[in-house]
Amino acid sequence: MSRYLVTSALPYANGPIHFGHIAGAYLPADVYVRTLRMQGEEVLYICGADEHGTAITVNAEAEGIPYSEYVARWRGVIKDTFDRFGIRFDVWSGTSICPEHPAQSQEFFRRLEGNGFLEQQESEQLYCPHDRMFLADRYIVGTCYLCGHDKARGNECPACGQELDPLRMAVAACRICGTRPEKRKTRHWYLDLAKLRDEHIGQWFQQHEWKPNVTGFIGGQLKEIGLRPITRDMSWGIPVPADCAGSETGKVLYVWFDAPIGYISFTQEWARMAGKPDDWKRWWQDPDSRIVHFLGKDNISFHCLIFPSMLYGVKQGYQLPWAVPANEFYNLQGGKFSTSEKRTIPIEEFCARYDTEAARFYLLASSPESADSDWRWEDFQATVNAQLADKIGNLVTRVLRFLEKNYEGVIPPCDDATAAELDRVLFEECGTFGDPAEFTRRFQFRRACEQLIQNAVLANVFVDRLAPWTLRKTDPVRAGAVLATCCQWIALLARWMAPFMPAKAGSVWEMLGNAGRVEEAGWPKLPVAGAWRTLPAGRKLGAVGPLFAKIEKETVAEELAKLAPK
RNA sequence: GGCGGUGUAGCUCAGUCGGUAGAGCAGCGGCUUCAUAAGCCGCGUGUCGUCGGUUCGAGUCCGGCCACCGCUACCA
Repeated sequence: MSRYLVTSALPYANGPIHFGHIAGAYLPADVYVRTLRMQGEEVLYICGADEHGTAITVNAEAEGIPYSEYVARWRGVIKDTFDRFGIRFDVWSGTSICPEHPAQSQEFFRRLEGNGFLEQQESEQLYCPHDRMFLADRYIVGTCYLCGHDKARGNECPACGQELDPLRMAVAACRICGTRPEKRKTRHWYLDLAKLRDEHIGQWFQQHEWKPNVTGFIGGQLKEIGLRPITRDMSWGIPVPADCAGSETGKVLYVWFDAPIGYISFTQEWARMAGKPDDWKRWWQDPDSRIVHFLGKDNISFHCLIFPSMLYGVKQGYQLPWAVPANEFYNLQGGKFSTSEKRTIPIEEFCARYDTEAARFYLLASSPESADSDWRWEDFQATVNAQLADKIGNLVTRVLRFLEKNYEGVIPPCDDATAAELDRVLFEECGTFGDPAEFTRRFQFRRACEQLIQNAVLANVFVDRLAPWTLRKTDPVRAGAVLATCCQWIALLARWMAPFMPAKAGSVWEMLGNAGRVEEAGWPKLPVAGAWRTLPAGRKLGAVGPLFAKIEKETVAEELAKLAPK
């Protein structure tokens, strides 16, 4: 048994999250965590909001509210979305509210400096006298000195696609207020990534096994990597520790630097709340811990290169990531999700109209594991109707309703000889089945979904072969044994379903008359003939009802119409 | 420009160590009626983007090219 520390990329508290985020970094992690838990592993699932940075201050000021209020609102909205979709963290915090976070971030800065991995350098940057801040490149508009386009961003020209140096732009303005910025000198700290690479991280990266999209991406970056600034002139953030700052004032840690440290400080917060404040060390510094970071491809370099460099650089025995299941991007109907352009699926509206558990399944079944993929309404409909409702839902109702009508809603007995015979049919003649967790553990969620459905199909084949509706007329006891066998299989199915669709699995579990929660039944061993039945004969079934509502063609058409460009 | 990803049956995608191409959905045909008009069975020759190379043999390795998508670091 290992110990798994699972994280999902910290969502930036600057807006709502959409299905792309859920499919990429959160839902797979939730399913992974639930599966490992049912298998008896020790697991901790950490997340929280990323709450510093310029974008937040600019937007909060535009709204005229305090930064803390602004981030609190989005922290709440985002958490609400997770709750609605059944994504459950052991701790949900935020980088601006976690009590442990400032000290922990400063500790990293201090140790990195002490170990010689930081450098100070002076540079010229553009400063807006009106907004009284240094401007990030993206907050500068000006004329591209390469092609003459007059609305070029400081970092890149949208017209010619070239990278730009904002200091060279002849005509430049602050994108926030329009004022012409001035050049000012400022001093900052930089993380020496090349040194960290040469000392350990380069070798570590090459020895580690990664998904193909990770290997290719980082391989190139490793060669070019150099100094990366980790401080910034602003007030919203974690201050550079006083004992390191010297004469410098008004410097905070760059948001990308403090954000991943949040994984650690949130773990410390969790440990304190759990009444064992030192327990976080076991999760982060014990070689038996396996750290798993779920994220989208935009975060690959941070989690495979920069954060590992930081973890190594402090030299405090931190474990480096064990696995980084990085997903590609998830799009909407062939185009990007875009809240501002209303190319999105509003979460609240969606939840009022559709089944979030069905959405979980579809998001997993279409997840962007090896390439960008899409939410397509027609596919959502097909998956819900043909796979969930017809294959799983219908299996449950066809068996349980039969028992209600003809066997007084009680699981009939099945003697050992009959059980042995039926097992032979089930395991040898009805097709293949498998353990979805085998795929989940390898981060292959699409395949795990397929396996789940395949396991339900097996039971449908079994029912068809034995045809209890015919058998009942000549041999009702044997027909009962067939149906009892189906119930046993459905009980397995409920447990297999639990990580993917926890509420639906719970419903099935109750329909079978089980007390307690399905998660607590644990993950089933792969069934083998003669040793897999768990339900007692004579068990009274619960109320039987449809599991999944089908989605009408007209509904799909309406949704597609909403996305059509106006 | 640089880097990365993808390009396989109508659609969505699998193809581990190179050995005569697979699944699901849709479609067509049949069986069945317990069930949410559900279930089961049968039917798949597609230049594996393109050109060339390595090899006895390549979708699977190497190189050129084309198409689509993404990233390009002070953005979080």
